[in-house]
Amino acid sequence: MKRTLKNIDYKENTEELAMFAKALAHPTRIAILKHLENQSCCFTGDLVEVFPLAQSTVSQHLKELKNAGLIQGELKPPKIKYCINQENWNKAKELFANFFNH
Amino acid sequence: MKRTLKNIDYKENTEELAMFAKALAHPTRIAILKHLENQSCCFTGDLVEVFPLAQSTVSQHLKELKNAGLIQGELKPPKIKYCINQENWNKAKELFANFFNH
DNA sequence: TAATCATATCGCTTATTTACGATAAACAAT
DNA sequence: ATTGTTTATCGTAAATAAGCGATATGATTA
Repeated sequence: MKRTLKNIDYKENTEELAMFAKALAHPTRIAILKHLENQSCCFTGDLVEVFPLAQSTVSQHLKELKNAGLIQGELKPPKIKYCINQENWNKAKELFANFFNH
Repeated sequence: MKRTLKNIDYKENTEELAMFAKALAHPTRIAILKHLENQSCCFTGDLVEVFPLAQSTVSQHLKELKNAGLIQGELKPPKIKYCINQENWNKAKELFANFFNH
């Protein structure tokens, strides 16, 4: 990427939709979110057992989902309970729905 | 990525949803698709004028959208007319809708 | 205060993505 | 056959993503 400075003027919501899509652009992250949809909440450790991935890798995926706003962590020492961030989840849901429905 | 061989068994549709999300994970590609939603169809050249990007870059984005199945190209020599692939579009739409609606 | 537990972060490697300019390819018209 | 038009592909550089093991952090309990 040579042209980091040249910003493009995207239409309303385009960047945000792309940002959410990027967060969903890996099967492990989709699977994590599906898991959270079922269980409503879970700990990092639970996910490490579900996926054949290193703990650090799972933690990294969680970080990205958190950065995108799709999940949130609540301190339950010594664990951290992750849940879906319902507000942003609904926002993403609507953005995708609007996008696909013209 | 060291562990290219160790395949993870994702649940139904997870990989496909991630694949579609990946195709949508760049604002330019979202914008291209929005454009196609409005115009129903357009040529590569039209898009090159819309975005401050090199022709080769736009072509590359189109290729990714085509590989994901979201668009299709029809030969209209010497141009190529791109349209949304309605079948796969609906598939993606449904996958996202199901995903967000638990 | 020290030890423990769960999770995050760091440092590193490899793969992929994004961008470009230059070139190739396909086809139409001259 | 040559030229012009349009789009794809190639080669390359820089940035980002994805994985790991090792280490740090934060809170609790001994």
